[in-house]
Amino acid sequence: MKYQRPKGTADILPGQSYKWEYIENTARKLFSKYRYHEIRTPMFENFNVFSRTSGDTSDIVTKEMYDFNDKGGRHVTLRPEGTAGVVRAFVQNKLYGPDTYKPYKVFYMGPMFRYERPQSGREREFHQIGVEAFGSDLPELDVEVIAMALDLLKQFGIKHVRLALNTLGDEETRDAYRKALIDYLKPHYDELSDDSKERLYKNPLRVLDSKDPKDKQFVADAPSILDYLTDNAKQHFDKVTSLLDALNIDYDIDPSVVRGLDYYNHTIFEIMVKSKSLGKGYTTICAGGRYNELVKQLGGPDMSGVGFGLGVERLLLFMEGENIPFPNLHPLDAYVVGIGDDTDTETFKVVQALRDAGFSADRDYLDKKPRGQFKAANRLNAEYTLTIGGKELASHKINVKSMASGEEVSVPLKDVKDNFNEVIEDSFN
RNA sequence: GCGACCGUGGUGAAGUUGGUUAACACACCUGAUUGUGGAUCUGGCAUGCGUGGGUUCGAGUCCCACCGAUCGCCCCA
Repeated sequence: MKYQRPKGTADILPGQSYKWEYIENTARKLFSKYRYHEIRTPMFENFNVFSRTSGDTSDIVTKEMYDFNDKGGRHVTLRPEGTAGVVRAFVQNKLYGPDTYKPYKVFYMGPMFRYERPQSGREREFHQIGVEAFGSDLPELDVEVIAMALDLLKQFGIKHVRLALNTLGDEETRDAYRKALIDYLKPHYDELSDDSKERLYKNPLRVLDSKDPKDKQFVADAPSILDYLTDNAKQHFDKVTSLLDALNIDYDIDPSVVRGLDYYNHTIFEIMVKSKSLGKGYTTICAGGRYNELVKQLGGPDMSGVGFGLGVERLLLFMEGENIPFPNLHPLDAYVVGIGDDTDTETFKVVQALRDAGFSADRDYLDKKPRGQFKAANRLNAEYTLTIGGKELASHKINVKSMASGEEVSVPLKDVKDNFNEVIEDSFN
């Protein structure tokens, strides 16, 4: 093979792209109901946009970024996630100003890039659908975002999910907890995994979601951040949980949920599903939380945000694994068969008239014989096959055949062009 | 970054200790049926076995490198 697509990328072909279209359409419709509007930001940003916000020690920044110097010597990065770029745009365009209504609610969908080894549910170019809402510190907004994420999965026909919830509290909480965690883990330093040894001082919270059995034995009895919440942080979190209760949304409070990006605080959550298609155990397909420092970090005012990101490839893998059906968005209403060269023009006119009237219609472009044209109609799953031959042409008629029943009627050509719906109604219902 | 496994037509694949014409099936095209689909039968359909080297009289089969797929770990959506 001479040319192959780059490692970790995918060609999404028509046999698959209709599913993407369905997912994107469904998401758009839902976001509209919650009054979130689309924002489109560049696929690449200055390196600093991500390195500053995601955390200099995070794996995403240190080893997974597609960064390079452009011809002008600018250090740029293909975006590894959606939030930082949106926040940058929010700040640069002064959307925090009084001209915009708060909370300022946006959504995005598009490709993200991470230099990793591809495997199930993970590509180097992958896609996320996400939302961000700025300008409200109230826990009510956290709940809206969580409820909307769950609503979205519900729209896709996904029944059983696990909502894992945690809080990182405010700065004071985090400092106190960080200290407590280090104090707890320090005596076991030699017994920790190499990764965790390194993380202990840089970012001890990450030790909590280690899957290494060596670490897990200590994590189980580690102090819980919930015991270190300041009054404010606790109040915020309690409000979130009580609102979730009021909305009949099930959740598990899971202190091991810490998130891979450093900009979160207060509420964080992951929505997980269990499926053989995504390996054993639960896999996170959607995750998010509140970030109160990010806007300020990128040069904006002290304004908070909350959002989530949904992995489209993982969602798709899960839905396919669970045999959740995707609607056929592009059925073929009519295939027009022309018999004999002199019908060619009229055939084209009928096809265009039907398209003009809002039907999907197609015809032969390979000079096939009638039999071949019917085979094509059958293969394309046409609902109706219309036939024009010499006889029909002379009498200004056309044959209309229902492919499902095999029933065929002869009707005036004009009727088909002017009101195909009525022809179908009268002939087949 | 580490590990495992794999790479033959449009697809699913066979290919025996390396041996000369790369099975079989599906799909597709064609004809039986010069104006009618989903059934049956006719005939057709890989100048090449991911790419590049090497070993050999001879390589799809052995060796090396590279590229890519799949699946773990790490990490993450």
